Amino acid sequence: MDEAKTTAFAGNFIHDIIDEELAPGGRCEGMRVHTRFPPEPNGYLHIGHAKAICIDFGTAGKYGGICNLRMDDTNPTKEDEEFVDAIQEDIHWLGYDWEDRFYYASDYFETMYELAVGLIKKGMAYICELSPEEVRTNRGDLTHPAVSPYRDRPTGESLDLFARMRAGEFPDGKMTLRARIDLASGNFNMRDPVIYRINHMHHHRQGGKWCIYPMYDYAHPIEDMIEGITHSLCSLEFEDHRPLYNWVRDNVELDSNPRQIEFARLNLTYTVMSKRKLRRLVEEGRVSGWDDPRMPTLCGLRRRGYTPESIRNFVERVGVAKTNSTIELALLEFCLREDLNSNAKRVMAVLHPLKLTITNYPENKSETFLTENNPNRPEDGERQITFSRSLWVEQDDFSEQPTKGYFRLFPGNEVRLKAAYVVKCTGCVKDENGNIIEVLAEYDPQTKGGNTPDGRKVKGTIHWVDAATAADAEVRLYSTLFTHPDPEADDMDFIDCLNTNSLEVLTDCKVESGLETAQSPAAFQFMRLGYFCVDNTDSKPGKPVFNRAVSLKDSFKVK
RNA sequence: UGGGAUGUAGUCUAGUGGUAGGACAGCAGACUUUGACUCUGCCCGUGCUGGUUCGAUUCCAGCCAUCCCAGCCA
Repeated sequence: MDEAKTTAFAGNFIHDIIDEELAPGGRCEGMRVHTRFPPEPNGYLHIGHAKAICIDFGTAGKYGGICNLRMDDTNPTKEDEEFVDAIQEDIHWLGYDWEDRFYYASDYFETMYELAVGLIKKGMAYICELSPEEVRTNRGDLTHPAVSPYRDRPTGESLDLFARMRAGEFPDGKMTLRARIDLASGNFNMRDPVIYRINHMHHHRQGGKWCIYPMYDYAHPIEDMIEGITHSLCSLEFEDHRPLYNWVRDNVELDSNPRQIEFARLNLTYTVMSKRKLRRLVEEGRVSGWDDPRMPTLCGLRRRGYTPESIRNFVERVGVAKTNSTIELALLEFCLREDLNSNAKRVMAVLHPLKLTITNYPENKSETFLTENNPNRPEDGERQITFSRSLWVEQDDFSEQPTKGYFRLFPGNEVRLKAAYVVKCTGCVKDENGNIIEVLAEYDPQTKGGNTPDGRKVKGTIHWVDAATAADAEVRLYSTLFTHPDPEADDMDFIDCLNTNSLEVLTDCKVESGLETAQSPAAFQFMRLGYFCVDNTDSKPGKPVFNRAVSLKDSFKVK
C-alpha cells in the first residue's frame, strides 16, 4: 500500500464548510474531523467509489482527522462476506488506511433497536400494518398527503408489537415500524417513513439473530453518531434524505451532532457505473468478470494497468462540486500516462512483427547496445539490448508506397533503429500472394548507437527487437466497452452500444529479452506504442501476457 | 402538478461588485535517438430577460433548462 493519506485536495465547497465549522464559535470548534466511507457489501467497488473514498479519506487527512471504514450491512438480501474482503483490498490498493477503525453497521443493531423503542415511547414511531401495496396506494401524490390508519395507535400497543416483531412472531411484510413525522410533507421521505421491516433471512454477519432490519435512513445517522462522525459525506441523491437524517439525529437519545453534506457522484464517458448494469455485463458474459480490464471496477482498472496514484490524481483533478457531471475518459487516460511517463521503464516490443534483414550485416555477428530505461529519469540507468542481422519491426513501420509525411521504412529511405544503427531500406520480399513477408535494408557502420557522425538528420526512429533473443508474448489490446459516450442515454439499451471490438488479442508478439519473466504489477512503456502491464492473472514466467493500459498519444495523421 | 438541487468554453473546475483563472480535449509551431515527453502559441465560456449599480458572472426578481424523490434498497 502506498501513502495517500496526505493527498491534499485543492479547495472545494466541503472544505469551505468545514473551515467555517472549525472556526471559533463553529459547530466543530476544537473537534477532530471524522469521516467515514460506508459501502454496502453487495458488489465490487468502481471508479465512482474511488471518488467517494478519496473525498472521505482525503478530507479527514487534510484536517488531520480520521476516516472509518464501515460496512453498511443493514439489508441482508444482497450482501455477502465475499464483497467485504474485496472492498478492503481495493481501498488498501488505492492507498488509504482505516487503521483499526473497521466497523459493521449490523453490530449496532441492538442499540438501534433500543433507540427505536425510545422513539415509540415518545410517540414518534408506531407499528403500521399496512401491506406494501397498501402503503403505496396510501402514499398520496405530489399534491395529496399520505394516510395511515395506524399512526395514532397507542404507544403500549406499538411497543408490544415491535417486541413481537423482533421475536419473530410475524411473517415478512406483515407490519413495519414507521417514524411519525408528516404525512403531508412535499418530501416523500418525511411521509412517515418505514424505519424497520421484517425480513426472515440469514445475515452474512449476524446469522439468524435478527428478523427485523433497520432502514438506511434510520440506521445511517445512528451509525454516524455511534462512531462520532462529524461529517457524513455522501452523494447528491441523498439531499432529500437530509431532513430525515436530521430528524433521527435530533430525536434519538444519543449525544452527537454529525452533519450530512452531499456532492455529485462521478460519471465517466464510454462506460456505465451502476452496479446493476455492471452485474449484467458479467452475468451475460460480455466481459470475463468483475476484474475484466475493460470494466470501471477498481479490480478491473488494476488489472488493466491503472496505478493507485493515477486514480487519486484523477479524482483530484475532477474536483468536488454539486453539479451533475460526466468526466471525459481522456482525463483518466491522461492521468495514467502522466504517472507512467515518469515512472515506467521503456522497453521495445513488436506487436505485429515483420522481419527486417540487414543485408550487409554479417550472418553470425551480434552486438550489444546500451539504452536508457527512462529518458526522463537518468537515475533509472541503462540496459543492454542485442542486435544482429535479423530483427523484428512493426508492420506499420514499413510502407512500400508511403503516404505524404510518412518517414519510417520505405524503399530508399533512412531510419534509425533506436539505439543501434541508421539503416537504409532497399526493398522487400513478398510471398506468392503478394504479401510483404520481409523488409530489406543496409546499415551504415558509421552510425553505431544511432549517431550520425556527419551530422545528417534522420527523421524517423523506430523500435525493433533482435530476432535471435526476442521472447514471445501475448498482448491484449483494449478499447472502450461501449461505442457511445453515454451508454445510458435516454431510450437506449446500453447493451445495444456495446463495442464488439473492445478486446483484441495478439498472440504472436515479440518482446525484448528479459520481459518473459516480468511479474505483475510491473508496467512498461513499449516504446512508441503505449503503456502495458503484466496481466495479474494469466501471465506466467516464460509465457508472458501484457495488457495495454493506455496507448501513447499519436499526432501522426495520414494526410 | 409537490419537494429538493444545479446551470462558468467540447468536458471538468476556480474566482471576485472592477481585465473571468486552471486542467483535459482540440488546433498550430519548436524541440526530439519514442510522430511520445517537454516547451510555446491559438481556439473556446458566465442559461435567458429584466432590475439595483459608475460597473453584475457575483446582489435581487422573473423565466428557461437539466438532475433527484412517491422501495418494507442503499
